Amino acid sequence: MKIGELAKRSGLTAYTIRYYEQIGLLPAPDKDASGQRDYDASILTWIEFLGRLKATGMPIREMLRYAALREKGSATDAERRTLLEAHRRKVRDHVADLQANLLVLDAKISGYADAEKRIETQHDPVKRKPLRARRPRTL
Amino acid sequence: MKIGELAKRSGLTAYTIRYYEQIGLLPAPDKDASGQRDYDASILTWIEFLGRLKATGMPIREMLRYAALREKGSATDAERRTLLEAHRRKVRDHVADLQANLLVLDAKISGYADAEKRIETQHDPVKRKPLRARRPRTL
DNA sequence: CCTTGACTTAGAGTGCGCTCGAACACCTAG
DNA sequence: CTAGGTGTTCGAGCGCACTCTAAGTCAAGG
Repeated sequence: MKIGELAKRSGLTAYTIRYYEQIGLLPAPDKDASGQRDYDASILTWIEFLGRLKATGMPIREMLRYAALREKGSATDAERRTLLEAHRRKVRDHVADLQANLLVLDAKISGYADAEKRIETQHDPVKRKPLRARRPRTL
Repeated sequence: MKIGELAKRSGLTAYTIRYYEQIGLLPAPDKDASGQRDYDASILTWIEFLGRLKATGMPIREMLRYAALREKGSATDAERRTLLEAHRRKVRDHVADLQANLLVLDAKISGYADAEKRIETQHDPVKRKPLRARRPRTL
């Protein structure tokens, strides 16, 4: 498969694929007679995994370390596992942090909701502003 | 309080505080006779809230929209609430995504653990096709 | 008085992760 | 034969969020 198709199938752009190859995140594929990259479908699995590392906030430098270990073969399995476990810990911590902040956000939003309610019922309870009628303004 | 103390108390650097003021994220404080910023302690509450927005991945541009609404007073409460609700939805989605990826990560780590076990118990290890050597660009 | 250290400004530099421009090569359809 | 589309390389540029430099001001302590 050529780079354009891999781009479509992987969700990366051709630019990004070449960039990843350049930095060593993707293995250099075989080239055809006219020098064009010819990818094996199996690369998609690796790209998908990289996507998960990225989605969980792993910086490229660390993915690179993982990629380098992977290229050295199964002798590095233990080290790779350690790396992933460390990453997992960070992700879990991050999730916990996000959840804590969500609670504060909930409280803040409730505060706005309460204030709104007070205003609605304060002077003119009959003529309520319908909650669904509001639209955000263009900024 | 001067900028140095605010930096210590808020956890931001003085550079960042000036930068935030410059872009409109922090209100311009009063200046003393010699032109130095004189902060009210109440700014800490705002900085802390900004920190939560940042920690939950809100880009500065959006914080700026919130800050602008805040400066306009309580007439913008409904809009601010809408903004925060939209953000909360994004954060929740992101957390769900992270958790899904954590499950995959768990599976991957278990895979390494299993492989390790197989080797330890002297069963045939998975034979991998060696990956080709390549020259990564230094990052 | 003089030094030290915290402050001021405008603007330049950094690190990350892409993203694109330029100029050229190659294949396929009309 | 030629135009269009896809590919190639190298290096520059971009958007974000800071981070720091340079050159200067100012107040307090020794």
